Amino acid sequence: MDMKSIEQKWQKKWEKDKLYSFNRKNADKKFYCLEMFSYPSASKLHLGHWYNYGLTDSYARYKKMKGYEVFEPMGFDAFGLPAENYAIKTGIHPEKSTLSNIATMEKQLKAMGAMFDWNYEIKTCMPDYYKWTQWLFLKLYENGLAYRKEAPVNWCPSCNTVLANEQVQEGHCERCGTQVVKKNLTQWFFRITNYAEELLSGLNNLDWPEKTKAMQRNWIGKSLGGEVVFQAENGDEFKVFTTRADTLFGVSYVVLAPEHPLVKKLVTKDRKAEVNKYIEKTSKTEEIERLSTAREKTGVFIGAYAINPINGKKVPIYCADYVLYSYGTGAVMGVPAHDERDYVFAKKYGLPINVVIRDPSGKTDLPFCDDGTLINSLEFDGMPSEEARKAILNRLSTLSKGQHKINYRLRDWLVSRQRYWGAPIPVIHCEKCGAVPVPYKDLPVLLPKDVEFKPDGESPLKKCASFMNTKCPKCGGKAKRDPDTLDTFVCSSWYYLRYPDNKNEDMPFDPEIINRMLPVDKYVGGPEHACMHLLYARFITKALRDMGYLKFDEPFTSLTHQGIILGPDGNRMSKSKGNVVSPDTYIDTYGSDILRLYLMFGFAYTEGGPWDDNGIKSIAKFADRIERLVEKVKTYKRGKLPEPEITEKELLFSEAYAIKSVDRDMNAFSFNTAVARLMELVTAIYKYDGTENRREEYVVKTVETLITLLAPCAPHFSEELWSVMGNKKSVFLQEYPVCDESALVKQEVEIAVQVNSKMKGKTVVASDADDETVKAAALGIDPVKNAVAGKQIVKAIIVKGRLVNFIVK
RNA sequence: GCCGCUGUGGCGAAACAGGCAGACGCAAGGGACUUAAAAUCCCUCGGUGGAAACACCGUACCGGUUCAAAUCCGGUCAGCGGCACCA
Repeated sequence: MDMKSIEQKWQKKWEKDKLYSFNRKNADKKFYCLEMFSYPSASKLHLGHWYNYGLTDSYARYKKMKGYEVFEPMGFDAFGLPAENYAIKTGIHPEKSTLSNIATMEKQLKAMGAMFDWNYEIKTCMPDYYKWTQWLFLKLYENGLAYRKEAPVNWCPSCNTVLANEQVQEGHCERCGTQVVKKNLTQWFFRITNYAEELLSGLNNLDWPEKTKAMQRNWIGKSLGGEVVFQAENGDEFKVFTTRADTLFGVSYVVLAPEHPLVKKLVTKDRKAEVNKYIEKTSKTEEIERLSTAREKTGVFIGAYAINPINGKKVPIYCADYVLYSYGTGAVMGVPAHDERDYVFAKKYGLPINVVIRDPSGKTDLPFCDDGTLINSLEFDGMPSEEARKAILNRLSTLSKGQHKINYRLRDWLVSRQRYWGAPIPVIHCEKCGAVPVPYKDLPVLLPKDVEFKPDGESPLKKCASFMNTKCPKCGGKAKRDPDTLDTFVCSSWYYLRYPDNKNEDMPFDPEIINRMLPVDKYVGGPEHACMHLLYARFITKALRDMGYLKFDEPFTSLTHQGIILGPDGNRMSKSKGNVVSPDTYIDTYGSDILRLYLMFGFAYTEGGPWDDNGIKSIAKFADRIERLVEKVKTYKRGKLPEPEITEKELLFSEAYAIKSVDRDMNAFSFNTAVARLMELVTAIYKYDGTENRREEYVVKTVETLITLLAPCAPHFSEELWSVMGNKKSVFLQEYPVCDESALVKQEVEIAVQVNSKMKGKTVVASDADDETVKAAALGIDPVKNAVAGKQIVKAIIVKGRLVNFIVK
């Protein structure tokens, strides 16, 4: 079969017949199947796209045939750095390259033969989309969820922009790999931390991979503890956060982070020079070296002392860079006997080591960091750690010197970017009125096109006077626009809400429509977004829910991560490694359906693995085998089926088994086994067709079942076969075959026979045979006879239809 | 260091609920058809021993529960991914 021409033929026909158009009227039967939209890149679709989009499309087609009104949209995450960097290199405007890349990708995606309904396409870089991204920003601002503050932020000196915590990987920029430095900047943040608890607890009810949920839990990083108030001699108070209040009697010093404002206030005159030197040094070393956990702990005594509220003891105050200002209270208590870092620190600076927890195993090695029993802790002596944590915090609480406290590792989401190719932040800065949000009626704040975007550490927009200079919406005076653009993750945090109502000019989406269309029923994409996109999207959904726009709590009910197709050498495909495999040659040789089928059959979907084309030929052969069958069978007699004989019963069993298995496997993204079952069905049909008295009606019936089951996996090919069989309507309008359970009931079953739990052989019995009959049959075979000879059967375990196990002595 | 996942033939992988390990394929070997090749069809294919019937071993490793473990429990090792001075 000429795959190329049938692909084109059916794609045209499908488009003409609007076969895959989504009909919102049927939203009560909707199935929202979403693949993470793609970044428009200049290079052609690679195997990964095929694996993600092609196979998920097969899943969507399967759902369609199961009677759902499937919504499978596609769009482009079109803002972002690569287009801008490309522009810097070549001088080609990002809009131009992006739109042309999108055009190319659209063409290729269409050639894949997926069901995408392009009427619902979105491109995040278009004003009709980013207008609503800006709307989202303003709504968050209005509801206290967007705010501006000066803070030490992650700065990538190569990309010349700040990065969110999530975009920093092992201290390096996730985009370009450059070492990230700290910089103090005034930036916009989204208050994702408001939702920390719900983002955490909501995970429990999601049908998501455990791994991804664990990563989010980890990232949110809830820790139960307490705050303890220490008072300096001058009366200033500061809090420390601890999860080990039970060790409070063991405190021998406290530490403030170098950035902590009290450091400068409390430092004594004689220590000032040294402390300042230390602060300066750490702010520099931080930039270079603060990653290594093995790094030696350093710190400096600031000359002042603080009072431990539980026992009134005076302890020295240190300043040390192993305490992070951004976590907890930016201050910790030092308990060298029961914390590894504190132990190392105390040894180095000769601080006392007070043991206050006894190791239940009797050992006296230090530091001892597990729970134990309290000692040297006055009236708390003898308490187990867990109880003591509560008791001590309760005591502090009555003294107003502390309280129970929950801390999260999650930080607010920094969304300002000093880059050009993004959605402008819709805020105007007025000398009189401060930061003023752009009125809704003035949206979108258009991204100017004629801009010098060479990076120099400042936002490119800052140099565009026509953009920057504006009037304050409040007082009408001269004012400047915010020169930054939004993190592209803001664009992608809500796109799934726009798809079903993508042409709405009055609202980002009509809540009436969106509440019927969402949540997404199946979301498919890579696991690399676990702590970024997937977390942000959940946050935005919850925020919009609380503003009254949405009636659901989670955007993505069920999530599947596709595996990654590696290069033949087992490494991730990359141009630099020279191991990139293009799908094109396979499509030219075999056709897109064969490539799709091979990707289904050759890998476990969520695992992926190294590419190896050894088996693709066999898939082509498999298709030929089906084609030959159809060519032969198309003229066969059809119509009412004669009463089935034993051979027909076997055939019907194979058919029912295939239907049941393929149905279950497709639903579970277990494509490899689904294809295996189809292969078995083909073999069974061939076998039946080769029997002497085979009846044509049965062959036709099962071949049609086969084509229907195959259709989601090889859409063009199946459509062609379906029409060769003489059918006028599309196979995708065909109902999915229903398994006839009665055909699965066999007259006879083969059961395994064991003696003392060792396999001895097999025997065939009537499936409704009683236990005695089964035993007798099992004892009839030779290996069993031998094994049982001369021994006494103590017991026989019978699992109906499966096995019998004789226990002998 | 912490969290999560994975570990099954020469290879990709299956095993749905503790019940016949290796479905379905690839590769390999043998055969049929053919002047020959391709295509197609059939057979063998975890290991060891054996001519064979058959026996023993086998799901990373050690141990446990059970009539029965790839599957459940405890421990160890290896690989992958994530987090990492988070107090």
